Amino acid sequence: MTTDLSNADRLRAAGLRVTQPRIVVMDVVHSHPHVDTDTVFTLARTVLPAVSRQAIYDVLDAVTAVGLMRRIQPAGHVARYEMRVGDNHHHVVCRSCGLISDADCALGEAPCLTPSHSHGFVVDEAEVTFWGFCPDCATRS
Amino acid sequence: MTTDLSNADRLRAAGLRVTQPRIVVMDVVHSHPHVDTDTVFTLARTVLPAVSRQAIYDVLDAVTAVGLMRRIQPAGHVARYEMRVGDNHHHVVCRSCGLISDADCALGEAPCLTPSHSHGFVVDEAEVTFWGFCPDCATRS
DNA sequence: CTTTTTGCAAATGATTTGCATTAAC
DNA sequence: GTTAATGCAAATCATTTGCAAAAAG
Repeated sequence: MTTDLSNADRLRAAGLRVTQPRIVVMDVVHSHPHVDTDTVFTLARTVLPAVSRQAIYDVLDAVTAVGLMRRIQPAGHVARYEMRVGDNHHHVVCRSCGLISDADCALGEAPCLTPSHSHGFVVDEAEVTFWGFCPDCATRS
Repeated sequence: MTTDLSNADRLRAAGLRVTQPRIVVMDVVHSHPHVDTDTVFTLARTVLPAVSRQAIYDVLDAVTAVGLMRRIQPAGHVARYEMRVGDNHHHVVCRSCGLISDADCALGEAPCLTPSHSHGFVVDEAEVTFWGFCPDCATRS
């Protein structure tokens, strides 16, 4: 469980200014895990009718840059965001609609964190994506 | 080792017509693993000055669709292609320049192939991406 | 008041689409 | 001869950029 800090506190702790758009965007992403940018925009507007699409992009970038949020961008789909929970969980992505679900890895420890041949690369993260079809799209096909 | 078929044979076997652009593109991708579309275009033009960029896109799509090639598109980077080798190898991607290297997984068997919670998804593939910096970009930073 | 964020508009850039022409089979 | 591939041009569309106005500290 993450410590129970307010979004404002989290922003301050990260050295970012506290603004309404940031608070609202963080709320939206927190209550709607794996939202895409457009949905964040729409939902944020229901609370803050004045926010611009660019403000949303800026907020998402800034908040992601300091690690308070995580950006997920499966190939061929738009970027989606989730509040960082710190654990190293992975994602199941629907090939058809792009829907994302969380997936804890079958193996307890972060598996295959080190590629056997890294070709001189300095590797700092292993990302696992499971591809398939979500219940809705699987039925429809 | 892949069986020693010509690209023309491979195309025919896949039920695709044999055309010069397809042969050339397959040659280029074979000799330059992990090329991006633009490079394929440039290299193909040195052999076939008349090919259009759209032909390249069409060829890559068609050849990828029948499984003769594999498309890799790391978040925030342009799509790259490699000839499918059949084995389930993964990739190391440079965050800075997008360079891709192959990586055999540390664990012999395809690891964490099944997410423990698939939320009703029909999963058919596990993709592992290692993120980091390539030798060049790591030095430069 | 100084610096960061936001808003607005226009630009970018990879990829797609529609349609006529050409080349495989 | 049919059908599938290509060429060409224009369209898409998420995201970025540049700059002026507004808000945070």
